[in-house]
Amino acid sequence: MIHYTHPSRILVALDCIIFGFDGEEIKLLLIKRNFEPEKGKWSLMGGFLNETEDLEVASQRILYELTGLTNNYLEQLQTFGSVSRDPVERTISVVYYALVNIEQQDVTTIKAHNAYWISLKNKPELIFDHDAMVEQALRQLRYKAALHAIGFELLPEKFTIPQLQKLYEAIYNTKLDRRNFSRKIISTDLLVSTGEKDTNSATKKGQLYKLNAEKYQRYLTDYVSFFPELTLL
Amino acid sequence: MIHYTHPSRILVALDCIIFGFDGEEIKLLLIKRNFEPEKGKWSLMGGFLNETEDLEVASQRILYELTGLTNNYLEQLQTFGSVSRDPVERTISVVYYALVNIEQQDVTTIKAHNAYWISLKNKPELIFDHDAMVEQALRQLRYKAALHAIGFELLPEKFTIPQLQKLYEAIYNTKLDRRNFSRKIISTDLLVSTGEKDTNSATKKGQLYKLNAEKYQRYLTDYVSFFPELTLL
DNA sequence: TCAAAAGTGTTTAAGATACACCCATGA
DNA sequence: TCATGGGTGTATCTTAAACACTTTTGA
Repeated sequence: MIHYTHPSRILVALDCIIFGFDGEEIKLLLIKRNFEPEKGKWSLMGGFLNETEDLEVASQRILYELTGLTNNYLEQLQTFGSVSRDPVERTISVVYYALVNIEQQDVTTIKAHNAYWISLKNKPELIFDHDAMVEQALRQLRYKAALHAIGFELLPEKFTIPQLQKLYEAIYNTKLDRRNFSRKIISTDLLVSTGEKDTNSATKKGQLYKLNAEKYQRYLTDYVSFFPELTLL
Repeated sequence: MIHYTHPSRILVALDCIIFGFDGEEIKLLLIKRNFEPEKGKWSLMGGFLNETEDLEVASQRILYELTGLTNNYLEQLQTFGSVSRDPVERTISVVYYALVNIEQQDVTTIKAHNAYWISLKNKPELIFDHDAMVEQALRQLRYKAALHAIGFELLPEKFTIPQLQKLYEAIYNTKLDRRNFSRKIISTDLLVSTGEKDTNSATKKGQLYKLNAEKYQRYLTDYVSFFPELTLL
C-alpha cells in the first residue's frame, strides 16, 4: 500500500453522549471508571477508532458495547482536537450523541461497564474535555429538537401528548401551555391515535399515540417547530 | 511520554470549504490540483494535522495558506471517516467551512495554489468525498444563515439592504419580497446607517449600512430568522 | 365527592404576506 | 424622459399566546 509522506499519524478516539428521558428529567448515561486513566472518576463512554473501521460503524459499536442497543438515533456532534485534551497522548476525539429509550437498554452490559443514568442537574464533573462535550451536545439537542421531530427517540413507542410535553419541558427547562402544545402537535399530523389509554396515569388516563412513520421520516430532515417560543423573531 | 496501548494511529486531514459571494452568486474557492494524488482534478483546500497542533489552529493555517486571510468565519462542519474515502491511505478528514469576503483575499497565494472561484452552479466534480462535503456545507450554511446573522461575513464592510437581499436569495436560490425583507432587517436593529451611498449602483444609489457590532455578536449565538418562509410550521 | 390530570374552544395580539405608489439616477 | 432599481406604507390573513371550562379517574 502506498502511504502519504506526512509523518503525523494520530490516535483517534470516539466519545458518546447518551441521552435518555425517564418521564421527568433528561438523563445522561455516564461511566464511573474502574480502569485507567482517571480511574474512579466519571466519564463518557468512549473507545478508539480501528484502522479498518468506518467512523460511523465505530460509533455504533461503542453505543452497542455499553447499551446493547442498535438502530438508535446517533449523530456526529463535533471533533475535539486540542493538543492537550488528553494528558496521556495526543488524541483527537470524534464525538457522537445518541438518543435512547431508557427502558430498552441492556441492564447487564450497563452494569458491566459500571455505568449509571444521571440526571443532567446532578451531573458530576467529567474527565478531560468531556464536560464541554456534554454542554455542546445539550445545545445541539435543544437546537435540533426545536426544529426537527427527534424528541420521539427518547420516548417509548406509545406515549401520550402530556408525556411528549413533559419531554420538551425537560429539554428546554421550561413550562409550556398544555392547550397550545396539544393543538400544535395535533396539527403536525405526526401522531396516530392507537385507541389505547395510558394505564400508568394515576388520574384521568391519557390517549396513547404512536408516530406516523411516514410523516416522521420527512420531519427528521424538514423543519418543524415543536417549541412555541421559537418563532425566531 | 506515556502512550495508550491501542495501536491504530491514523492520518488526520483537514479540508476546508470556502464560500464567497460576488454580488450575484455564491462561489467556492476550489483548487485545480497540480500535485499528486489526483493531479489535474479539482479538490477542496486541505492539509494534514500536525502532532503538536490544535485542530482549530490547523484549520486557520490551511485557510491562511490559501487565501492569506485570518479572522474569518470558520466553523467545523463534520468529520468524514469512511475507511475507503482516501484511496492512498486510511485518512479521516475533519472538515471546516469558511465564509470570506471575496474582495479581501490575497490574489498571489490563490494563484500560487492554482485556485479559482467557481460558482456553485458550475461546480466541477471533486476528488474523493469532497462533493459530499460541499453538499453538507451548503446545507449547513442554509441552516445556519436562516437562524443566525452569519451572512454578513460574505459581504463587504459596507453594504446596501438590496445587496444583503441578493445574498440571501443566492443562498436559498429563491426570490424574496423587497419591502418585507427590508422591513424585517431594519426591525432587527442589526444595521447602522453610514450616511454614505452606494457609488457602484447604476440607477438610484442605495444607502450603505454597516453592522451594529454589539447586536451582531449576540445574533451569532442567538436565533434570528432572516429567511421569511422559515416560520417553521 | 374531591383532587389531579386530560381534553377542548375562544379571544386577542403579533407577525407574515401581498400588493401599490413615489423617488433617484444615468443613459 | 424613460427604464431601472431603491425606498416606504397599508390591508389582510395566519399563527402564537393567553386564558376558562368540562371530563375522567382513583383515593
